[in-house]
Amino acid sequence: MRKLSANAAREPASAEAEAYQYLINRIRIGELRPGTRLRAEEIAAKIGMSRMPVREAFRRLDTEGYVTIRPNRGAIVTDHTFEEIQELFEIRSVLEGLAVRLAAERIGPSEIEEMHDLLRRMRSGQKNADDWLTRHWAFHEYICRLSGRRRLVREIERLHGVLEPYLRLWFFHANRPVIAIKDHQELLKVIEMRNPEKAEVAMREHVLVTAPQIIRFLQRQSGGAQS
Amino acid sequence: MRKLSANAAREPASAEAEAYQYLINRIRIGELRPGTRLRAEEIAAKIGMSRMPVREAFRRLDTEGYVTIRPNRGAIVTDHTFEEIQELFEIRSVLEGLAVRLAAERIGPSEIEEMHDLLRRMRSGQKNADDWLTRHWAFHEYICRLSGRRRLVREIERLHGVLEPYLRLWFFHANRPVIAIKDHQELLKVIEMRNPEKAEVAMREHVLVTAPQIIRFLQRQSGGAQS
DNA sequence: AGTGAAAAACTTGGATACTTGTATTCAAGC
DNA sequence: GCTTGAATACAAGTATCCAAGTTTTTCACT
Repeated sequence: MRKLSANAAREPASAEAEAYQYLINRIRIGELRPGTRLRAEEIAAKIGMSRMPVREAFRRLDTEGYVTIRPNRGAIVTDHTFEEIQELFEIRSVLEGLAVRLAAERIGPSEIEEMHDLLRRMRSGQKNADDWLTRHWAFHEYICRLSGRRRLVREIERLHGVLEPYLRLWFFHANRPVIAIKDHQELLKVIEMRNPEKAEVAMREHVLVTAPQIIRFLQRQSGGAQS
Repeated sequence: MRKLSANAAREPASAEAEAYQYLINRIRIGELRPGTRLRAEEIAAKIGMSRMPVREAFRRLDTEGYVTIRPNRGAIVTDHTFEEIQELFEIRSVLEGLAVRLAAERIGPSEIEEMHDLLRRMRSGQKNADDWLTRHWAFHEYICRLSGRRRLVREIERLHGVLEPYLRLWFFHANRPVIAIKDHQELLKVIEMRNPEKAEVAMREHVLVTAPQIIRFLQRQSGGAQS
């Protein structure tokens, strides 16, 4: 019965994996805000398992940066300082820079066509923040994957995931897509040139331009106090 | 009684932390070789605790790249493919590049003096591989810290830790220090110029030169088969 | 009424018990 | 003699239980 439903909605391999997915989804979509306390027992009850796998999920989320475990005082959704957010953008910028540099050497006409396609889809999904973020990430992810570096993609994905809640808050509030589309078009124009160095520089700048804007926004949000 | 012994040999905050330290130390010094099976119960017995905290340590080590958890089949010390090792060097090169770029803007005469000091200590510890690796990392770590970016330093530290066993194998076998010292001297000469862009380029190259050498060495070791 | 200590209530961390899945062994068939 | 399959042994995953630490409440005293 179990094995026969291979085409059904994939059920998680383990309870720990289920808890991990449950939590990471809710953190990334912003349902669990930074600073929220995570009581293992409560979550375990909600998804029908014991505390143990939830705790293990906490541990993984902690090392990935989504959650902060305070010894003997439980876990909270990580509330990053502005400095940390700045750093995360800086790190992402060099890693995505590396990814395009490697990608630029490998792309052909079909890959360029696909990138244009993803950009078009981005443009058409300007209505709500969720759609836009999904398509925006699809564009970036596609480019990163072209580098052919699995590990690198994984690291970038992780960083992006941690930043996503903040990006979402910003997009939801400021509705930036129009200008952002232009920025991506220019980026793509450089990538098309297939010049690794130029592509790298362009990507770095592209990733970094949003950082100060988001941080300023978050600072205003919190009244200038700590994030 | 517990709180009073603050100056005594720091005992780990939790059993999980102890298990983590125990494992990471043994992996990094090469006592636990890639591919070694890690039985939770066995390790738990050895350091006097139950399986649970050990399992949690596995989880953390897995996301950090030291250990690989295979569902229902236990944990092993990660046996990285050559491609992964290449990637790890590439990632480290851009991150350390970012670190020196930021550091170059902040250093003064005293920091430069300290770097020369660390380099001198490196030179004097050429006898055994352990010492050399420790001092080599001290040099790199000092530069990274000058960037003033905590998170960045943490990520670089992690990558370095994962690569350390392979670096150790290589050093132990090939005894490269003499040429490596020269390479570091040249790197330092560029950093002294306090030109962020040049420092970044130099560091990137510096980190990347060792990658193909180590990989070729590992390939010979394993008879050209997979790592 | 406000402050502070003590205790109760709650939460986390760790150990043990139990269930489920994987590896090994041995026998039967090809 | 090698492959295949069932039985058994073993290890991993999860649940429950107990101990230790933290937060909150209560109550006495200033």
